[in-house]
Amino acid sequence: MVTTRSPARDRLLAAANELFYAEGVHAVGIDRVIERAGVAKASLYNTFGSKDALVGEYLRGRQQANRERITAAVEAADGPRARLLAVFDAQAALFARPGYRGCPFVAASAEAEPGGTVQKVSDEYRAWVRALLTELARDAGAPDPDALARQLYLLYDGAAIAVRMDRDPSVADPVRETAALIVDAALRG
Amino acid sequence: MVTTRSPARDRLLAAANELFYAEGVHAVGIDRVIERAGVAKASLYNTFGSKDALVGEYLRGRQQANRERITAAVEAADGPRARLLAVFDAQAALFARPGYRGCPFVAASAEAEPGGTVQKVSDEYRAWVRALLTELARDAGAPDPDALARQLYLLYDGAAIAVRMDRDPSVADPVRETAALIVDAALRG
DNA sequence: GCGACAGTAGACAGATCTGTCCATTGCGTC
DNA sequence: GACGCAATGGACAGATCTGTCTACTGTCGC
Repeated sequence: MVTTRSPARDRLLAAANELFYAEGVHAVGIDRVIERAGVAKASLYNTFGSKDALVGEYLRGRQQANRERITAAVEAADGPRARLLAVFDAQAALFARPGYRGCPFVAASAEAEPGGTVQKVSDEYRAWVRALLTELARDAGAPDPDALARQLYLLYDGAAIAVRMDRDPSVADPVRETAALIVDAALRG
Repeated sequence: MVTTRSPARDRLLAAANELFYAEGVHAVGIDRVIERAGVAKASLYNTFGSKDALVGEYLRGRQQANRERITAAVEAADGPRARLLAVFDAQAALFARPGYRGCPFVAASAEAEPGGTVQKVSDEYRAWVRALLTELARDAGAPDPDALARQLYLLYDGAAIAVRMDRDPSVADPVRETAALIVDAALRG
């Protein structure tokens, strides 16, 4: 066994990633997913066990990709202030991608029941972002890193919603300006 | 006819308002709505014609209520700067209500198909809020009222999402602080 | 009393969804 | 060539959802 890497699983995840994100978790049935993946229904249930588990893996994949994207942007930035703002640069780059439709966790949560898999994975991601912002705020010398992180997170959320609801990715520029304004006000005071 | 005011219609709207908001449009079936309203299924279809139309009326009611709440807060405020910030006071008051679960338009849009009734009503509401913020920004003497309105709208959206996703209404305070920061920076420059 | 009418209760049709099951097929390993 | 195993294709069960339709009932103006 040279790690066959089960292409069925990969194709299912790719199909779920595209369809669930573009049309919503509820609106896309299992049949659509397996058709797009070119896979039998039994393969889906053998691999993941349930639709809910597939949704969870889809969101975990999104989370992982987002973390890597943001981390890379932060590490590429020079200096503590730039590292803090790099989170918004990463977000702006995301907005510019064709087919971006807002935060997948917000979208999935709107359809999910409280306490379920979706909420769990979403909470994980949100806690990670917030902890990262807090850490970067502390590194930048903010007097109250928690408060600054919270303000920046409001902006981060607002940007994702604006893109989704208004279907207008041009919001990225005001976002970065506002982020800089908030950061500089916190570092000054 | 002394305007019987068809109580069936009112009870249906009240039931839809509670259930759709608390659990989501997709998750709540027609049967749940008519059961809560204490009304026959035929009454629903005679009155509204379809579930989609009922959802539209539910959102229109939310829109109307929000407009009135915000308008009242703005009119009660003294001076142009306070009027601009009053929008966020109204939002904070909303957050403090028990059972608040974030913006109903964001929630409904996440489940709806593009171009449908939900998107239409949501777009109406968002355009109204943005126009209001722009007008208030102009009255306050902002050099670029559009830009200030856009920044404030980012904050407004972020606050609604944070409350929904983190289930934490205490975000209202940072929101108001940040709003004041943004407004003062714009009026100063 | 009576007709008009709004509303009720619930069966029913038709679609769609998740999840199960089974017989079959293709492929790599010995 | 034979075996094991993952994957296939599709029928099927069972639930649920929207929307229709019929027969019945209570009320109000005349």
